[in-house]
Amino acid sequence: MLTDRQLFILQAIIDNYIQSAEPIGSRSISKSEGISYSPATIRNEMADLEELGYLEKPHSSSGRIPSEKGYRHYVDHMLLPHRLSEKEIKNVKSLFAEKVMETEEVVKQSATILSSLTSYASIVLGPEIFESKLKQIQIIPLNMRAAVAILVTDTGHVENHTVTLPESLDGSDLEKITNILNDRLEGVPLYKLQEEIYKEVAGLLKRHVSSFHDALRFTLDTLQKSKHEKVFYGGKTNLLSQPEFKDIDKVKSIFELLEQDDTVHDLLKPDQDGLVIKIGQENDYEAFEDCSIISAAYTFDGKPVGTVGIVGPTRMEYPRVIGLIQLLSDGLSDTLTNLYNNGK
Amino acid sequence: MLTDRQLFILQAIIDNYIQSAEPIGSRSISKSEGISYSPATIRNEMADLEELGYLEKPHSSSGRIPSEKGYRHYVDHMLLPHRLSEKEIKNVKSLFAEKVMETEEVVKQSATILSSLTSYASIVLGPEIFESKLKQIQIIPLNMRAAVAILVTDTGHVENHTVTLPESLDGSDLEKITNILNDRLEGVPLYKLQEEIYKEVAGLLKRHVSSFHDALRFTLDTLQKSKHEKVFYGGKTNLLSQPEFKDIDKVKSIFELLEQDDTVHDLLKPDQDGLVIKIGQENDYEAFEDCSIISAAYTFDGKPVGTVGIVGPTRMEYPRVIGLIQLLSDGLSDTLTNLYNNGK
DNA sequence: ATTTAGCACTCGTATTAAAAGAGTGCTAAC
DNA sequence: GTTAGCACTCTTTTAATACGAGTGCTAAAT
Repeated sequence: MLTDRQLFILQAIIDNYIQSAEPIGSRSISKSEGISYSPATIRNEMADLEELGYLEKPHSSSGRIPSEKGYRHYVDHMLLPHRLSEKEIKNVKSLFAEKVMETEEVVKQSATILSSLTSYASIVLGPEIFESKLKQIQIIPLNMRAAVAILVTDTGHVENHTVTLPESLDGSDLEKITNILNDRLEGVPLYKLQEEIYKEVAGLLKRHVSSFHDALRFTLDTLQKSKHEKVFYGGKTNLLSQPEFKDIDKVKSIFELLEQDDTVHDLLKPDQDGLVIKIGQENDYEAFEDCSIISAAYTFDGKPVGTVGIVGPTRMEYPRVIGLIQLLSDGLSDTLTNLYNNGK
Repeated sequence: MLTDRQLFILQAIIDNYIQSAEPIGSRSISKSEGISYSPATIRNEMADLEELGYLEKPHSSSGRIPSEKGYRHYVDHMLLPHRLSEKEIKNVKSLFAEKVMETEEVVKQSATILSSLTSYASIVLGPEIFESKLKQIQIIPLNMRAAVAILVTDTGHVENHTVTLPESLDGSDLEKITNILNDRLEGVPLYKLQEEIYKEVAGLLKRHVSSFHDALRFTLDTLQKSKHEKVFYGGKTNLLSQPEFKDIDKVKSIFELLEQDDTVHDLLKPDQDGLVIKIGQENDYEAFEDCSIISAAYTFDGKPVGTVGIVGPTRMEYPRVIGLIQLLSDGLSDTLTNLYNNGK
C-alpha cells in the first residue's frame, strides 16, 4: 500500500509529466507546492515507487516518468473529479441546444467538438441502427431502370439504396410491393427484416405480383442489410503536435489503423455502457502501444447504441478528457432519447 | 527552344528523380540507356538547362533536381501517353461493373481505389446536386414532435432532414403540404427551390392550411438548402511514406488544410471539364508548395458535376496518375449518365 | 529512525573537428 | 563539339570532447 507521501509524489510526477512531456527530477518535485522535503528524500521515495512499478526511467540517470501501472493507479484511485471550464461546458451544450437536428449531424459535430477541445484525435461511432424499427418504406422510381428505395426507422434514421428495376415489374407492381412491405414490416427491427420477408412477405408477393421471382429478389435487394454504423473522426492531425509522435513511422502505423473503419468499430463497439479507459499496451494493437483510448457509450432508450472516444498519447490529460467524454456522451444520450422517444 | 539532347536529358533526370527522390548526377545520366556522351558533356547540358530554369541544385556541388518549370514543361510537352497495367485497369473497371450502385458509394470507392493504386492521397468531390431536379418529396412523421423530410432528385440523390413538427400542424395538414409540394415542385432544380416556394407554394398553403405561418416556416425548414456536396478522402496516410514529407510540420500543415472540407472543395470545384495539373507554388496555399495536385472533373449529362483528384509531392508519377485519373473520371461520368440518363 | 547534504557517477545531448564522398565547373587536350 | 582530368564545394558521417541534468549512495544531522 502506498503511503500518503508516495501518493502525493506520484500524483505530482504524473501531473507534471502530462504537462511537460519531460522526465521529472527530484528537484522539481521538492520545489512544488505542498511538499517540504529535500530532493534526496524525494529520490528515495521515487526509487521505491520505481521498484513498485509505478514509475520508470528512460535511462539510468534521468528523471522519472509514469509507467502504465502508474497511469492505471492514477486513473483508478487518484482521480479528483475535474471541473471543466465554463467555456468547455458552453461549447458542448451549444451543440445540443439546436432545435432542428439530424442525428448524424449531431454525432459528426460531436467528433469535431471533442477534438477541438482536446489536442487529441476523436472517434465517434454513429448510432447502431440494428435494433431500431422500421417505420416506413418508400420506393421511388427514377426512370425505367432505376429506383430509390428509402427506409425510415423510428429513430429518424434514413437509409437509402439505389436499385435497378427488373423489366418485369411495372409501376403498379411496385405500388403493390410497397404496400405489402409497409403493411407487414412496420415495427420490425432491422436485423429481423430478412427473416420476416421470407415469413410474412413472400407468400403475399406470390399471390399478388405476377413475376414473383423478380419481385422477391427485388424486395431483398431493396431491404438488404445496411452496412456498419458510420465512424466519424475529428482532429487526427492533432496527434502530430504531440511530442511522443514526432517519429513519423509511429504516426503512420497509428493513422493506418485509424483508416480502417472496421477495426476502429471493433475497438470501440459499445458493449459496456460505462467509461472505458485503455492505457498503452492494454490496447490490443501494437500501433497503440504508446496511446491511451478513452471511450464511453451513449444510449438510446437505455441501451448503448454508439460510442464517443478519444485517442491520444498515454500521457493524456485524463481528468479533463474523462469529463468531456462523459458530458458529451450524456448529452448524446439525452438528445436521442428526447427527440425520438418522448413522443411515444 | 530545347535541343533533342536537352529534352532527352531533362526527361531522364525527371524520370530518375521521380523514381529515386535523390538529386541526379551527370554520371548516372551518362550511363543510362540511349545516350552515349560522357559525364562532362552531360554536365555542360545540365548547366545550360539550369540556366534556362528547368533544373536546380539543392546545393552547389550536388546533382540536379527538376524545377517547377521543369515539371511544367515535362507535363505540357513531353508526356508520352502512359499505358496503365492490366491490373490497374481491371481494378478500376471492376468498380463500375457492379450492377446495383449507390452513387455515393461509387464515388467513395473511387477515392479508395485511387489512393490504393498510387502512393498519394486522393480526394473525390461528390456529385454536385445543385442543378439536379426534384423528383419527389416525402414527409414521414416519427412521433408527435419530429418528422423526417426526404427529397429525392432525378439523379437518385436522397437528401433527408429531421424537422420538428409545429404543434399547430396535424396529420392531414402534413398530407396537404406534401401534396402541394409534390404537385408544384417536381422537376424544379434544387437551387431554385426557395424561390419557387414563395412563388408557387406560399399562396396555396395560405388557402389550404389553417396555420399558414407555421406551415410556411415548416416548409422552408424542410427544403432548406442542402450543404456542399460531400468530400471523400483516401489514403492521406500514404503521404507519410513520401520522403519529402518526413518533416512532421510540413505534413501537419498539409493535413490541416485537408481537414477543411470547404477549402478542399474550393480547391477542386469542377469549373473546367478537362484535366487540371497544379505544380508546387501554382497551388494557392503555402502548405502545398511542395505538392502537386492533379484533378479532373467528371460529368453528368455533359455538365461537370464532381471532381477526382490526387495530392502528392511535386515529384509525382505524372504519367501514371494522369492515366488513372482520366480512367476514373471517365468511368464515373459514364456510370452516372448511363444509370440516370438513359432511361429518360 | 528519518531526513538531508555531499559527491562520484551515468548517460544523453550538444559541440567541434576531421575525414569521406559525391558531384560540380573549368581548363586543356582530343 | 566532346571529353579527360583535377581542384573545389558542400553535405554526410564519424569520432572525440565537453556539458549538464539527475541519480544513488554514504555519512552526518535532526
